Amino acid sequence: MTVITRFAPSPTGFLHIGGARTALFNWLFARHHGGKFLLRIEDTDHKRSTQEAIDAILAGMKWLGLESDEPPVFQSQRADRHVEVAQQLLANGKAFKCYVTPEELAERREKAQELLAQTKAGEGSPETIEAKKAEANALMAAFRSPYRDGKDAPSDDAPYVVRLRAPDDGKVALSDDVQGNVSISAKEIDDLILLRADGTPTYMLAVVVDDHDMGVTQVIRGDDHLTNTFRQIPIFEGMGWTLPKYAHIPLIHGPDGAKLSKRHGTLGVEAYKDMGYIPDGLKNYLLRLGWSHGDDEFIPTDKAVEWFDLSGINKGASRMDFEKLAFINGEHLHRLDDATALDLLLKNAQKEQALTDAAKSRIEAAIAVLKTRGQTIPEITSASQFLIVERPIDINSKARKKLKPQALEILGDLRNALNDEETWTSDQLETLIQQFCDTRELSLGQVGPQLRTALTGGLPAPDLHLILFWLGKAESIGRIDDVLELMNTNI
RNA sequence: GCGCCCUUCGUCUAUCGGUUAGGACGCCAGGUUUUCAACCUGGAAAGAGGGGUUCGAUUCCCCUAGGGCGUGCCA
Repeated sequence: MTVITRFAPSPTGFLHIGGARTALFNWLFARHHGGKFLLRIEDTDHKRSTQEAIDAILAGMKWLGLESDEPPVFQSQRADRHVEVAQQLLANGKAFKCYVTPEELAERREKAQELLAQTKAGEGSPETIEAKKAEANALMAAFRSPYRDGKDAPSDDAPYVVRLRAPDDGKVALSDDVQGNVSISAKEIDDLILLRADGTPTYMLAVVVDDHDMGVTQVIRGDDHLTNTFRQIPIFEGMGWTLPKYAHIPLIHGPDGAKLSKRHGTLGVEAYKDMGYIPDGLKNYLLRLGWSHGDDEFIPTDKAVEWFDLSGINKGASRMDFEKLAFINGEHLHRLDDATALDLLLKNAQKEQALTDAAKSRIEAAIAVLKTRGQTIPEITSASQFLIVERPIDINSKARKKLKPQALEILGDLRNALNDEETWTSDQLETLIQQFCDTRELSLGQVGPQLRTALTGGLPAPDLHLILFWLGKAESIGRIDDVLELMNTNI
C-alpha cells in the first residue's frame, strides 16, 4: 500500500512555524516512503476562513519546497459528502438527532462553573461542598445527550443537531507512532456533533471522512489533536472504515517556554523569509526541533528524506531558539549555489538602495566569498557593502586612525606598485603585496591597515588581494588616490 | 474541576539497565590575525523531587511538583 500523508491547515491565518514543521514532517514521511503528500484546506468555518490565508499558506509551502502532489482539497466543497456520511450513521443507528439547544448547554456549563466556584469559596458544610463538587463534576463530564436512546422530539419542527452516539463503556485505545499506547475510558467521550443545527458538517466529521476518502494512511499532526483522536475513532468504527496510522508530534513553544506568542511563533514563514533565512536552513532547523538522527546537525533536504522516520521524533515540546536557527541557516547559506545566493543578495540589497551596474558586477565576482560572511541574507548584504559604496567613500573614525603620515607614505608607494601591475588577478595581487612587504622589510601589519582603510573606509571585508581584485584596478587606485589626496589637503 | 501527554547542560538533543552521561547552538579562555568574521584548541554547564523494582537505574513502575493539550453547534 502506498503511503499517503496530508497537511490540513485551517485558513484562519498564515502558515506559522508549527504548521510548517507539521507540513515538513508529512512531506518527509511521504517522500521517504515514495508515497504521496496531500494538502487539504480545512475551511469548514466560513466565517473565519479567508482567501488571503489560503494564499499565504500556499505561498509559504511553495517557498519551503513542500508542495503537495495533488491540487489542494477544499473541505468546504465536500460538505455534501460529509452530510451523506452523517445520514448513513443516522441510518445505521450510530448517530441520532439531538434537540438540546446551545442555550441549554451553556446553562449547564455555567451552572457547573458556579458550583465549582462555590466549593472553592468553601460555602456550607463539608457535606454540601462534597455534594456540590460531585454535581459540578457530573455537569462538567463528557456530554451525553438525553436523546441518544431515541427520546421523542419536543415538537415536530424543533431544530436538531446530529450527534454521534459515543461508546457506552470500555476504553478507546490508540497506538500512536509517537506517543505510544494511549487510551481513555469511553465515558470521557461526549456525543459529539456531526451536523450542526443548520445542517453543516463539523470539523470532527469532516476530518474523518476526508482522511478516509483521500486514502490517508498516516496522519501526522500536532499533539493538540491527540485527545480529539479518541472522538474521531468511533466515527471510523461507525462507518466500518479502517483507521489510518497516527503520529501526534509535540508542539513548538516560544523561547521563553510559553506558548508561541505574536512576537515569535505566530510569525508566518514569509516573515522568516523576510528576515533572511533560506528554505533549507529553516527546514533543517525545524527538523531538528523534536527529531534527531544520532548526532547529525547539518541535514540537507535529500538527507532528511533518506533519514526521516517517526521513531526519531521526541514526545516533549521544544522551544524556538533563534541563535541556533541562524547558525544552521548560515551553514546552508555558505553552501548555497552562487547563482541563487547572488539573486537573493541583490534583491535584498536593492530593497534599501539602487545598485549601480558596477556594484552588481563586483558582487557577482565576489559572491562565492560573500555568501560565507554571514548567517542570513541581510548579513551577507551588509558584508558586501564595501563593494557597493561609491567614491569618494566615507572613512569611519576608527579607520581614519590608521592613516598616520608614515603609513600614508607606504600607501603611496604601494599605490604606485599596484598601478604598475598589469596582471590584475587575485593570485598576482597577493604575490604583489607579499613582495612589496618583503623588499621593504615591512610586516603586513605595517602595510595592510592603511590599504584596507583606503579600499573599504573601515567597512568589514575579506583579504586585501580579494578586495583589490573585485574592485578592479581603476576603482582600487581611485579609492587609494582619494585617501592620499584627502590627507594631503588636510595637512 | 476532570481526562490525556510531557520533564537529560541556558537551548536543541544522544543514550533504547552497566558510559568519565556524548554532540550541537550559545557562553568563557587561549591561538591565528590587515578590519569584521570565520577557523583551531581548551573550558564551565544536565538526568525536576521523593519512593520503589533490580546486583545495578537517566533508562522500568508509583507519587508529588511544574509545563502543555483537550474538555465548542472552532478547526
